[in-house]
Amino acid sequence: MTSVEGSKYMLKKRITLKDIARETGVHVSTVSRALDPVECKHLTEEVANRIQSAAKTLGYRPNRIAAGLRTNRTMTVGVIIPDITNVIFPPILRGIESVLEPLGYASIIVNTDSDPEREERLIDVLRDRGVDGVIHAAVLRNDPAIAKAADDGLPVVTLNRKVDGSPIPSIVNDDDSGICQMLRHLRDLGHTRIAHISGPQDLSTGQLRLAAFRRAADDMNVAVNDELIEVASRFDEAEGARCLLNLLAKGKPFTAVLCANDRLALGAIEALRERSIGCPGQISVTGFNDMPFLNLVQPQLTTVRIQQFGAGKAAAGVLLQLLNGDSSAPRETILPVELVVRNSTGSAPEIPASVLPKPNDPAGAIQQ
Amino acid sequence: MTSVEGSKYMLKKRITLKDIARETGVHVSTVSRALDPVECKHLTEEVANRIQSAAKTLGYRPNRIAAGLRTNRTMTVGVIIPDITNVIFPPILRGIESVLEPLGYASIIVNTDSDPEREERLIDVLRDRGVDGVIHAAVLRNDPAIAKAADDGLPVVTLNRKVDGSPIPSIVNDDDSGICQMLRHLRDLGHTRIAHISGPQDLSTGQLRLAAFRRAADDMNVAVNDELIEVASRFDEAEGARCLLNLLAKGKPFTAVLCANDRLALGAIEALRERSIGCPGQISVTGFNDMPFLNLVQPQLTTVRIQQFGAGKAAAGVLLQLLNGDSSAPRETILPVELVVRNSTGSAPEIPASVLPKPNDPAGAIQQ
DNA sequence: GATATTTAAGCAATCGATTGCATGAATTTG
DNA sequence: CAAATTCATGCAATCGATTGCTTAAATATC
Repeated sequence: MTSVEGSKYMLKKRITLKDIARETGVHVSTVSRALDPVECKHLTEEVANRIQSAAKTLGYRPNRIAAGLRTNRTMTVGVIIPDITNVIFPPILRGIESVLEPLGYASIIVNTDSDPEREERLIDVLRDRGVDGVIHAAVLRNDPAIAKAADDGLPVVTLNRKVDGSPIPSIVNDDDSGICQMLRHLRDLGHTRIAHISGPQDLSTGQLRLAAFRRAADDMNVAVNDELIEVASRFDEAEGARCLLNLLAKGKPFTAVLCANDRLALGAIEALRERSIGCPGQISVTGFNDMPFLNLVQPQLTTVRIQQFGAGKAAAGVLLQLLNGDSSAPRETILPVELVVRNSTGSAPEIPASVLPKPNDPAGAIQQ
Repeated sequence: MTSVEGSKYMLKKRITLKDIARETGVHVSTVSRALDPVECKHLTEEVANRIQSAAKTLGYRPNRIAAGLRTNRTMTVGVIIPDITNVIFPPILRGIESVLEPLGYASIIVNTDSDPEREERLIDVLRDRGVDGVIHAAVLRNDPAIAKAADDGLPVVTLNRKVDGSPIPSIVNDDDSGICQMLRHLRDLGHTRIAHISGPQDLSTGQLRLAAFRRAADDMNVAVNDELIEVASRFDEAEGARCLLNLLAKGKPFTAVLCANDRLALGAIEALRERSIGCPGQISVTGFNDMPFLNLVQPQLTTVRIQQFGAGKAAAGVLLQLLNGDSSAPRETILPVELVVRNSTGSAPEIPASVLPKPNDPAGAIQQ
């Protein structure tokens, strides 16, 4: 026994094609063919069987690194997301996996933290590793790095956002329809003064949903008052609360707040609770996304359910088409969304809460 | 222009060492050395600089696949988890990434869904891809597949559980101390009749925390009544609710329920709310893990905060030691936990709720 | 100043699988 | 039955980087 064999982490020798060739007395190329489901049809059945059973008994496992070097296909895709700890991404990843894993693909997931420099570096990391394609679920409205990679010929699919003026296929949820359905729901409950807490405008969903809100309100003849639109600087609870307090401070009456996502809505509800303003009694609040655990918080949030798993599946499907050189891959896939009515929305009250006297302002706000 | 060049997804030709060699008039091996921070010291400074700048201007990016084939190191690690959509895993992954990514490692994450067959297959997938090591955060108490892989010489670190009688290094949170601190907290509030909703006994955390509960109760002279222990068959809200109702149905008095994780606790609280039993007024409830968004549900859950990011970091650190052949890697790392007191726990009431008349049982339960 | 030593750079094998082409045997065809 | 065709298999180059060994030049030593 040599000292090397005694090393603690000495991997057991892997079986290679060469080993099988030696064992069966044929050439490695014949072994390679015998183990390829297509090529093996060109071999004598007896030889193919002999090789296959030898491979099995020896415990052969193909070395994908070696195959990848030769074929220039690694059977690996890169998945770029802002942050895996954001609850909307894990289901997307499972959706991607559900399509690609059965076909022998693995994915390398990287988190950009929405930092363009980091993203650029990570794209290089993925390319160094020879990924066959990339699914890009970042959120910034423009990112030159991925467009450049696509330009270089790397197959790319974007998820939840489009890159303007680029031929990169995209998968998006129908935000437009979701906002529209939600606004209709509120109007049907009698609300006419509807505020909006929008997401950051440098994020595609932030911008898209604000634009959708304006458009939907216009279509439905709901008056949009710019004073009733607050723009959050992050998609989180603290910003939701801050924006809601800003809305109240303006003294403009409103009976409902349509928020650009669930976390903003949860923050808004929290702020209402602290001010002892009833939800949905005095002000209705709505979210967007239908994130997990929403059923646990009171009041349960009325929201728009978007497809996460489904979006991942769709993105993987389109990427596969690109990988197979199928030029009929759709440029844009729009997934339907679903209104989920729970109990954070109710009929509009006669008198908007925002004009009632506030606890710390006995004179009350002046209604314009 | 040939037809091949016209193909839609023709990758731009990659720059290789050979290209740089041709450009600079040296041999590829010299180029290879010039670009290796250690080896380049053996070269004339002038030559090294010339090659390095040529590499930069040509936009050279090393092909890790080729390097991996030759060196048998892919700079890739496998991470095996039950399910990425379980909120405790994403922070662990970020913790792993925080250590490995700066060193040039990438990770391939696979979800087992706690299915041993799937796990076995996925371990093979990782090995086929030549991962340098594996971090195994599965939850089943015994899994032969990973032990076998470790036996074959693959560097493995387990996270959140130990494999009995195996030399595989493990990272665990101090469940024992967490349960103990929690029990002390309840006792300090005056609780003496404390129920336990345990997790599934085929999962390591389920078993560990139940054992810890018995031991802690023993140490603290809190009487443990087996009738006040319910074993959930899954770690979810529905099971938490079911177990709590079972406890109530037994008619044994108790004023607090220590649950083996947050989701069981949330389910228990939900069940109490439906029965109009006050929490913490009549029954205190505690969780374990401190998952995200707990601050949004009322009452806010008293729980034990475990390190997730930290556990990932620690696991990656130990794996690195293994990869570098450092034999001083700790066999076991136990991370400290922290009691987080919120408002689902309060002083023990005089009369346990479980012996008060139930709404649907006016006669009341008989106290034994 | 001749030999020994250090140093820089080139040579070529190697990792394991794939694949176009060559070869020789078996089969078909005229 | 000879020529043509088909077919199964072998041969060898290839993918791109790494690395032990060799060579040749430069420097040091006696």
